[in-house]
Amino acid sequence: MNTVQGTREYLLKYDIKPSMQRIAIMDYLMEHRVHPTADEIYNALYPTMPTLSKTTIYNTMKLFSEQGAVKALVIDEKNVRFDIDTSSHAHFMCLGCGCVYDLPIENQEAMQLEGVGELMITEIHLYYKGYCKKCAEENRKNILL
Amino acid sequence: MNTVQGTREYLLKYDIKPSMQRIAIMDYLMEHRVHPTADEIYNALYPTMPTLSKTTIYNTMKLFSEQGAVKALVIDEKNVRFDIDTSSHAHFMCLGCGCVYDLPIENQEAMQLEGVGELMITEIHLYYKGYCKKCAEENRKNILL
DNA sequence: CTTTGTGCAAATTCTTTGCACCAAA
DNA sequence: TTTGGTGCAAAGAATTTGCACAAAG
Repeated sequence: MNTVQGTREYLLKYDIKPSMQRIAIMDYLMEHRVHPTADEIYNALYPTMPTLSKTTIYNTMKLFSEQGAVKALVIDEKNVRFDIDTSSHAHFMCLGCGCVYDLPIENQEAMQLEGVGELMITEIHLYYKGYCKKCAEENRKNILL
Repeated sequence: MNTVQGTREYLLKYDIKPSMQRIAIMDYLMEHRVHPTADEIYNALYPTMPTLSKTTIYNTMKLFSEQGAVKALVIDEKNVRFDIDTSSHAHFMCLGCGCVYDLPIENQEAMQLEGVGELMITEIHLYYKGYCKKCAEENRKNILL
């Protein structure tokens, strides 16, 4: 089956009416699992959809989040990122190039909190910051110069 | 010893020249461990320091972060928060009232990543979102109405 | 003096809102 | 024909920048 067909079904599963724009956006998220920002999604889709507006990206991401089809990622202080992988996993953000990777969580159960009966936990976020291999090497070079 | 005196020494420890503004801001952070935003710091200090500007808050927080005297907290998608507790601990943010609490980490060593030799990790952030006791109760009420 | 800190005003950037138009049921 | 989706233009909010003045050594 082609991607768009799978995307349509995925949207329906979350009670989201599959419009052209919504399919294109979700399709992009499914194929580019780099936790893009609204701006990155817009820039990627604009060439083939020149009538697309950023408002639609924001509207759509809000809808997707509310329906549980994507998760908003607050890591970067500049912009919110979006993740279609709604399963529990960690993230790594490179302070050099700004890219955000997925990381498997080793001890997932260790993250369960104890003694917080008072709190109603709905989301767990674990992320690491640092430098990816490439940026770490470039940093080293710059220091040597 | 009074707080301001301790604050001055704390700043010097991080190679930060203790100006009036910097002392006032650091002093506030030390006494109000609620991870305030720049705006909250400004509003708290403005009454007693009417010449204070938000630019100074931002300049100062940037300096403090660079010198390692505070940690920037990216949890809230609206604004960055600041934490003087630079030790490794988790945070909880209430989606109702927006408050951010500290949480002790149960299995701190469990957060160490394995198999990421390629990555240079400099920061670990763990946070939970949900509803605090008060907001959870109010939510329940609203649903019943 | 010379360096460093402060703060106003303006600029920038990300995101949201109001509103009109368009498309689908 | 009514509802919901799209997108322009403007508003809003958080943060940064340029610059001039003040303070400290």
